Order: sequence, then structure tokens, then C-alpha cells
Amino acid sequence: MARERTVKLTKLEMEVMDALWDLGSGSVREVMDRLPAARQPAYTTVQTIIRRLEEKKAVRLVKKIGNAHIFEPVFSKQAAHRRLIAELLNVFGGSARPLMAHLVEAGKLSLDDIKELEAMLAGQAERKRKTGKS
Amino acid sequence: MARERTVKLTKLEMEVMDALWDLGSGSVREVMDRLPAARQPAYTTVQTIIRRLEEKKAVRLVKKIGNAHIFEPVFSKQAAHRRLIAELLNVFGGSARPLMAHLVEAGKLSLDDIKELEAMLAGQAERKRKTGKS
DNA sequence: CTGACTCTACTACAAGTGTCGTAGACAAGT
DNA sequence: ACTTGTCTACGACACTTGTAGTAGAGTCAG
Repeated sequence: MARERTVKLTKLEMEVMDALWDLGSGSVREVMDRLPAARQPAYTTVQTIIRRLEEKKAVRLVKKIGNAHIFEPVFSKQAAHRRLIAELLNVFGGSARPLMAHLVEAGKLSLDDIKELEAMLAGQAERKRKTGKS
Repeated sequence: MARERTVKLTKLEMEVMDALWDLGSGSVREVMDRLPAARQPAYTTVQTIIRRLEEKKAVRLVKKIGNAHIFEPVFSKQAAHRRLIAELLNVFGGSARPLMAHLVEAGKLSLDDIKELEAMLAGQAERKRKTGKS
């Protein structure tokens, strides 16, 4: 188990990663074009971010087309999201309960959501039983 | 509605706030003593953090005992947590669903948790009906 | 081959963060 | 009043993040 998990991404870095996750892989310019309209940084800004992401081992250079570099994410969006959630959970002492409570309080969870959750949980238990994984 | 909500707290600042939330109010030294053992910064480091928190309007000076300043948080832990959650939700496009899905997948949610949630939700709906609030 | 473009490499810089050190104000015992 | 120990006020410094400029290499239409 390598230590890629330790990588910390900032907001802007996340946006760049998002573009790359959408693209699968792409050049600096492609990423830049895919960035939220509201935030349109200079080409070289995007370039810098990608360079830093490369240093952080969050993206890697996969090939060159002409003189342009094509990058791809090293880990999935899901993995990144998992990290974010784990971090937030830490703030809450590692338990999901208080987080849930806040969500409910904020009206972010409907009864439908809960039902869906229940189904998901059931399905998961089922899969676990079958594969025998702990 | 003032704009305190916009305050951004870093990890270390959050730890200091946590100490202050526990204490209700306290001096630099009290905060320092309450900081997690693993992270024991110098007295002046804590002092600096508190000074910056004061600039950010996250804590305020309430009184002096001898020559020591006593500070207290300007907003509650709950409020801070709400902010954190809102921010995470943003990453997920504002919906709680994907967040839930991750939690379930990570085994962070049990059936008991779900039941509890359902009860909470019911109770909330009830309160709303009674007070007539939207 | 040459000019026009595009890309990368490198540099820079301000703001924010984590980390302290030092100096001087102040209180408290003797 | 003098000493000792605690506090605050300020300054400092390295590192990160957001932002971008410049120089020079590579590519492509004529």
C-alpha cells in the first residue's frame, strides 16, 4: 500500500482534477477549457497547477501529442471523495452519526433518501454474505 | 445577518477553537494545555493562532485576569460544523445523496443509524407542522 | 526555410499558514 | 524597590497556494 492517500488537494487543484476525471486524460489546454466559466485562470496558471499535481503524484504524464503533454489522474474521483469524507469524519470524532444529524437538521435528507440508503445497505450486506468478504 | 460565516478556519485554528469550545473561554495557556498531546506547539505559536483568530473575528477578548487575556469563541462549534458540512456538500454538487452512498460503502452507516435518522426526520417534520415554519 | 503559433520550463510574487524568538510590560513575593 | 516568572506585542521565516509573465523549444502552413 503506497502512500498516495496522503496527498492533500486544494480547491483549485480539485477543480483541475475534476476536469481530468471528466476527460479521462487531457492536455493543459483541454483542462483549462473545461474549467468552470466563473473561474477562468490564465493558461500558465493551469499549467502550474498541473505541474504541482504532478509533483504531488496526483496526475501523471501519459504521452505527448506533438509537443503537448497529455496527463491523466493517478487516482479516481471516488478515491478522492473518500479521502475528503474521511477527513470530515475525523473532525466529528470518526462517527457518522453527528454528521447525519447535521444533514437532517439542515433538511438535506429526505425520507426518500433514507429509504434509498436502507436499500443500499441491504444490498451491501447481501453482497458481503455471498463473497464472504469481511 | 453579518458575514461571520465566511470565515475560513485551518486545521490548527480548528484545534484551538475546539479547546475554547470545551473551555467556554480561556487564556492562551489554558488553550495550549488543552491541545492534543501529539501536537504541542510553543506557547507563542498558540498565541499567534489566537491573535489571528481574533483578526478573523472567530474569537473575541472578553476580559483580563491579571495581565492575561481571556478569550471566547464568537460562534458555536455547531455553526462551524455546519459550515464544514456545507462545504463538503458543495464538492458533491450540493446533494447529500452521493455523500451518503460513500458513507454506506465505507461501512460507516449501520442499520441502526438509519433507523435513528428516520426517527429524527419524523420528529423534525412534526415540529415543523406544529410551529408552521417553512 | 521562415514566420506564426503553441507549449513547456522556469521565475516571481502576494497572501495565508505553521512555527517561533525577542523585548518589554506587569504582577507577586520578599 | 528588586527579582523572577508570566504575558502580550511584534517580527521573522519557510512553505503553500493562487496567479501570471517570459524565454525559448517544437510544429506547421507556405
